[in-house]
Amino acid sequence: MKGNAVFKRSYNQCLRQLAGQAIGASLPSESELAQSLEVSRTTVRSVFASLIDAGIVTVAAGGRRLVRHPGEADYFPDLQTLSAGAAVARRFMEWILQGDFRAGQLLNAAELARQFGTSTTTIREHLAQFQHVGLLERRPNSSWLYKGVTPAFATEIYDVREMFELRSTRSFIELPDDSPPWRELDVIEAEHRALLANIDEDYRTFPQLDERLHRVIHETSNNRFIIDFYDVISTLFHYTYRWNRSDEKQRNTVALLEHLDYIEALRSRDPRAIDARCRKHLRTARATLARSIEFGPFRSPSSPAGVSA
Amino acid sequence: MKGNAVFKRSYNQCLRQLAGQAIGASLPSESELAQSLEVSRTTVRSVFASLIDAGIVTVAAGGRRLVRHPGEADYFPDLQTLSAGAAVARRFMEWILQGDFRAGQLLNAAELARQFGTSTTTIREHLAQFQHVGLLERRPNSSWLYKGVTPAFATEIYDVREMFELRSTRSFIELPDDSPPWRELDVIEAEHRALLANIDEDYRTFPQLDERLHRVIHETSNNRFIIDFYDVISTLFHYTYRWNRSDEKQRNTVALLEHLDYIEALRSRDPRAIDARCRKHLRTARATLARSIEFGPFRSPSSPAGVSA
DNA sequence: AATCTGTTTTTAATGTAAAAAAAACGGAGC
DNA sequence: GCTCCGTTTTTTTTACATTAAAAACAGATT
Repeated sequence: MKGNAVFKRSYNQCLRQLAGQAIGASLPSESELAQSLEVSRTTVRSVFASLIDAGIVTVAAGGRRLVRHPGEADYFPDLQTLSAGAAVARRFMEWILQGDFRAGQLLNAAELARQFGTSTTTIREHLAQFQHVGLLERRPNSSWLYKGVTPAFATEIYDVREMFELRSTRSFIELPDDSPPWRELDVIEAEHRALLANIDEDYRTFPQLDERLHRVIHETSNNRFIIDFYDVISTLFHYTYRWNRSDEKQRNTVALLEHLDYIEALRSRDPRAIDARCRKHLRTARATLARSIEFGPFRSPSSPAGVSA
Repeated sequence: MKGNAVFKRSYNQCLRQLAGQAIGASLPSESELAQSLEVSRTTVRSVFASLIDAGIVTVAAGGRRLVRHPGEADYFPDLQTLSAGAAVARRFMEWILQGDFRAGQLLNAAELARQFGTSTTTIREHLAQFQHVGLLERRPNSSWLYKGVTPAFATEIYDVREMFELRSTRSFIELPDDSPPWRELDVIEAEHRALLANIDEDYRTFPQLDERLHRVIHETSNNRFIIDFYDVISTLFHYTYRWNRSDEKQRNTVALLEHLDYIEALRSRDPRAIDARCRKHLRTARATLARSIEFGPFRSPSSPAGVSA
């Protein structure tokens, strides 16, 4: 009735840790591991029990010891390490990504539950979050309306993003040079230069760096609404990034250079310069999203999913 | 298993309509009434059935006819006309209002379900919306954290509100004089003047007028995020308004005058003037909220509700 | 005293079932 | 053709049950 995703995720994490240990090494205590995995000791205990069952660990005098290194087959599939709720959110975004829904389409919970292999309760509870992302509208005693990733959506989200990011830079430049966010900015800048030097191989790692830069700026706003909104943006980009892979290396290089300019402006602490560079970068990013939308999702060859219209 | 709040609400609405009719008047058709009450014909049918049961209506040749006027006792209590979900949201806000929760307190679903007289499913689904309002934080596999209506909260919400409202005025002044929002503004202004003339008796109706003015402005932004955020503000104010009733008439009069200045600035279409008046008004409103928070909720004489800490 | 682990108690996650409401169907009357 | 209304089918809402995970408790060992 309740998935055991927490257990499976912890089990996998534990296997990864053991993979790096020597045979015979002794394992950490239950509470220690619970803390490092950020789960309860109850979960750690079931993980240990399973590890012993699988013959990976024995309990000898003086504690548990590693018997053999885990193989590929010992891990749980990644898909099972998501809670039912998280899985629903992911699959919903992936359906959008693949163009399985059309803007204006009505979605019904029972059908989605069947398609996603969960219960309507889970669907209802977790689809609600996409109301705040602006992708769904719920009408009482009726179905959900999918509003679509449309050009209007891009405009609205970017208008707010620009307001929020410009505002955040203001609090950012108020902070002293040795505050954690500025330290983080130093690191981020260094990673930008490293990535630029290796752009041919590593250009695909850009999105993570992008996320880190913008997040560190937004977080200095100390405003829960601004930070929550960045979470929305971040989720959205995580998924839409894959829509348009043309010129990926080229686009990432441009963005990297814009980031460096933007960082330079931040260091100057000159609001005018910051606004200019920030706006310029966001304009580029907005255009990229707009083109992705135009380009559209990878329409799957199969017909649109069996969801009533 | 499912409350019949829709039915009860419709039944009451129908009674109100009948109260104004003459005995013997014929009722509208099922589909007609369904449309005007914005419910399904299925619900209308059960309403009609109950009306006949209650002896308020008979079915004669040529349609249903009113037999007697409904009395007070015929109506369902207002409280029962809210869906379980809406009731949870309302009671939650009222508990906050009464100071039953302290900032930083952990809330647990089972306990709240008992207190509110519903199931945990309903609690979980509807408490989620207060995450978006910034009042709750949910930690996976654990309880909810009530973050409190604190001075920080007021600052954060007003910072965003100001950005959004200033931005919205820009789209507002782009619209032609005869567009619906400007027409609505004319009406709102007239009502302001009417209320000012009658301030001694009617000062309590100010919040509705406030809501209408700010909403018509926000809505011209055509931005779902801005409009959603105004919904949050609006909900919050609806409840916090009652925290501090001192100087109510005085404060409302000041706000009315500020509104009129603000409207005048909008008519001038001069961005500088608009910003000044808008900022001034929002500063006043912000200070009012800040004072309400300081003043605090009406601490109920009973101990804080039985929710685990 | 502090940490470790075995056991018990609570609580959150989530599937299932039943009632309410919506939607669809279909015939009758105009 | 169109509206009206009785019936049937779907779908949403919500309570409840069950399992996973967390938290609390308690004895043991260092």
